[in-house]
Amino acid sequence: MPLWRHLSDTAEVAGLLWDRWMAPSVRRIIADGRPDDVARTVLVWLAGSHDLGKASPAFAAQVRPLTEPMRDAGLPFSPLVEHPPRTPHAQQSHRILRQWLESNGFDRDTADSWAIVPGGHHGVAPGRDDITHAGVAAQAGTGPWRGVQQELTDWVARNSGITAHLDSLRTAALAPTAQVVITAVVIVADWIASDTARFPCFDTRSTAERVRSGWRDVGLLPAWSADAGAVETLFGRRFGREARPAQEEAIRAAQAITGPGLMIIEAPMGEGKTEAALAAGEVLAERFGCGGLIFALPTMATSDAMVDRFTGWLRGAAQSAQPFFLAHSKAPLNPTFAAMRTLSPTTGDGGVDGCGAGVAVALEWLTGRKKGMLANFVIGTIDQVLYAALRGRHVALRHLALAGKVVVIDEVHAADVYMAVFLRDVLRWLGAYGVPVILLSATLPAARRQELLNAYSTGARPATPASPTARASRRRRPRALTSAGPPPPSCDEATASGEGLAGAGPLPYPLITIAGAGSMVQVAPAAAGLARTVRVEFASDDESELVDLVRAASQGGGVVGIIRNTVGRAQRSAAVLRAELGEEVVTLTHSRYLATDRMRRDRDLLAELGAPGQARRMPGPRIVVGTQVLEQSLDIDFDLLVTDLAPADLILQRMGRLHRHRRHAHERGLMTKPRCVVVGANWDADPVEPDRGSVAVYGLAALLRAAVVLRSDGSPGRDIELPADIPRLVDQAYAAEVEVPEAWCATFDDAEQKAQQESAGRTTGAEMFSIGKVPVLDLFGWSHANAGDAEGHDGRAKVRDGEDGLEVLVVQQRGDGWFVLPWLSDCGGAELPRDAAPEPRLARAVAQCSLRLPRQLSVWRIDQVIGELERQGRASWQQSPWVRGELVLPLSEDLTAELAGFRLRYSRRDGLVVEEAE
DNA sequence: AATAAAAAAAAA
Ligand SMILES: [Fe+3]
Ligand SMILES: [Fe+3]
Repeated sequence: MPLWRHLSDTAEVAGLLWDRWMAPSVRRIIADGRPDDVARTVLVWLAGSHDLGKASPAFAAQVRPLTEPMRDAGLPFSPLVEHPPRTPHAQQSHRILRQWLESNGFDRDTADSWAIVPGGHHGVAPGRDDITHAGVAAQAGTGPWRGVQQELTDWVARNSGITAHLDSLRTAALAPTAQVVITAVVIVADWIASDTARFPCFDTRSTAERVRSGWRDVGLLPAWSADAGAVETLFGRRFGREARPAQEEAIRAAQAITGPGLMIIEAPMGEGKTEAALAAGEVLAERFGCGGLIFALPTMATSDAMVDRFTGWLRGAAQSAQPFFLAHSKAPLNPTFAAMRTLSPTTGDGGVDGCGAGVAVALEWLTGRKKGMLANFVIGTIDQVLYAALRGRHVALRHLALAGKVVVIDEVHAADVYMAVFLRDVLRWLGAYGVPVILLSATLPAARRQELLNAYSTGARPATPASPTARASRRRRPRALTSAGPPPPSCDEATASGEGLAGAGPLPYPLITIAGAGSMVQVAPAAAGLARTVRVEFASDDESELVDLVRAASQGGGVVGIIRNTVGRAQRSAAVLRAELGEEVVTLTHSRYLATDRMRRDRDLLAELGAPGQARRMPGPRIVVGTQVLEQSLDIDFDLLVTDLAPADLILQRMGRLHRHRRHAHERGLMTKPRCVVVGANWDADPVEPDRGSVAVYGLAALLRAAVVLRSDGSPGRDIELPADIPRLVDQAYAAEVEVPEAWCATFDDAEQKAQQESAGRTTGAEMFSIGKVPVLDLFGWSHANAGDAEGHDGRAKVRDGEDGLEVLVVQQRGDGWFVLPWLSDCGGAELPRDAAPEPRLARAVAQCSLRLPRQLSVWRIDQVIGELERQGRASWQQSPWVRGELVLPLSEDLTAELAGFRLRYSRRDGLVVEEAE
């Protein structure tokens, strides 16, 4: 394709992206204070300049036959430029544009702030030395080449209309935020224009015409235009019921805030955080011109579970079909999302446009991780948001994806120290972009909360709302705002200060904190959930005592929850309790089940032990034994909780399962008072000795801290008020200094030091890959650090650390045939082809049988395990996108297998059990 | 000798 044509295509497409696709909030970032028409011209100009570097002998020499006409036209190819190392043409573009700007009187730094856009159009920002390097100039060619470059650059500038604005560009460098976002839009324009099916090489149509038809064919839809209407009635209109206090306050805060800001909603499960975020997000989107919303959750399962609720809201929140993307690695397995692909906003019977509702559609062009995130509405794992802070190729695209939306992140408390680094840096950038962010969380330790606020406000600058009047709230707040003293000093960040609740002492819970540019406000909505007093006891780690306890407590019926810290402990307890109290009474759950079985278990538990109205409890005693899977996002209700000693916030999280729902007292049998028995430690020892496995999982320090805070005076029991006591206990457990008994000091100090080292190590590890603060001047070297893609295995950068687990797909082997496990509802028991890839329906059934192997297999003997499984693998499976690259574990007819010297046994009741083989 | 849960993948 002639270069001039590709450049003008890309420029025109960029213009269309501005006109017909981009959210006002993105235009505002690109404008960087300049008038809109200038900003659009800038974008078109830089898009048109992106491949200037292709007009160089180094690039042109790549396709030998094509060089002949150029030679004939007098363009020399010296041997030097015909041989590697070749300068990437993006860097050549940068050099050419820089030189052109300098010749127009720009100083070097200012010139670079513009030229770095073409320089980064392949997804990696150049390093400063890359452009200045003598080789770049050498490979630009001589004499006639320079003339061609000059002419082409002039031509692009003239066509775009930037020539008239050069004087104003010369005096103000482009802000780094605009550098990133413009680069991303240029990349999008380039990808669109590089599709030769839509933008053919040979074309008799005018540029305008071919671009118009190419654009239509790509089928992108405009950004969402939020129209929340009267905020007083918004919640009822969207969700068909009355708002709970936290929801009302969130909406009110969104309406009152003077500029884009960060809202942290801390509330227990059941206060309606999700709907609060959607409603508040809609208000924020309208006020600040955001063109979509992304809802990020900690797991793929919770993401999947969000889809229906989200699309239900979206139908009311938009008046036309809206691009939607499900962003996680198993999204293709989600049937709802798969069905959206068959809907087309424009065509025939699948056409959904014109029905006046915000139907979610999956657009053809918005597929794959990098492009999909650009859809107006996204549900995904938190990882997908954190990738915006991970250095790597095309990170600018992830910024563009977030820049045009309201960003909601759920269960923020669950992010560990490693993820926290990326979260901090994402917030810094989102603050700088003026992207409204809503974080949903259980109580955060004060320092954590402050770190999040500081990160956002470091980037934030005073901003103006899109709508002329920020309608101030006239209604009375439920609790007067009190002015706080100066917030705690923090390392190197700017500090968000303002009106906080409670200068000293613990904060209320639920709590909403809103920080804008330089100001901070806190509100304490009334809790909708039940307040209750939990009796906390500490008991020995003895299975027979456990049996007695459970038997006595449950003899009048009711539900006992037992949360263990390791799978082994959970499996053992379940076995003992089954033997003593009866098979059907006991349910076991943990993560070592097939994905499909695990989903089924969660669903069954919810149907039996969930909120009244959605669930039906059976009479008689019920015992649920599980690991940490019982701790998170499963809205079930226990009458008595037995838990292993765990970090204090997690214990409190677990305690939240006690007497959570309103129900008749008689359903709880004898367990009419919420009671929590903490086991998993030798309480008589001094210092307390937690179970070995628990120490391995959480570290000794966190467990000792929890023991101190929960058992303050060493007494055998105490009361905890839920939720009122939670902030105080969490703050205590995570305070810099904790007071421990004299006899503990040596052990405790030791453990603390180890924990700090570990945490520092993980933080340092994350910092290596994280993009850091918003630079003041330019993006040189910005996305570097690790070449290659951000995501992925193999020593590459990641947003989660820790050991890599090993996941396998389980099938059943009979004779030498492979079969889908018999109990699957779809294709159960079907034979899998030996010499061909399984057809999609079969492959999908197999893909649902994924199983994470325990560490004995996935860490200690990983090479042996992979080796043995690969040997049994079937090569033909590589042709199916559903199962390609996956390891397959065939179980015998009785669901057992030998693997790497271990004996594996699977049952739907117990999950995977691994024993040393004799 | 032995320890949770969780995520993860193509550009022009
Ligand atoms: Fe290029
Ligand atoms: Fe290009």
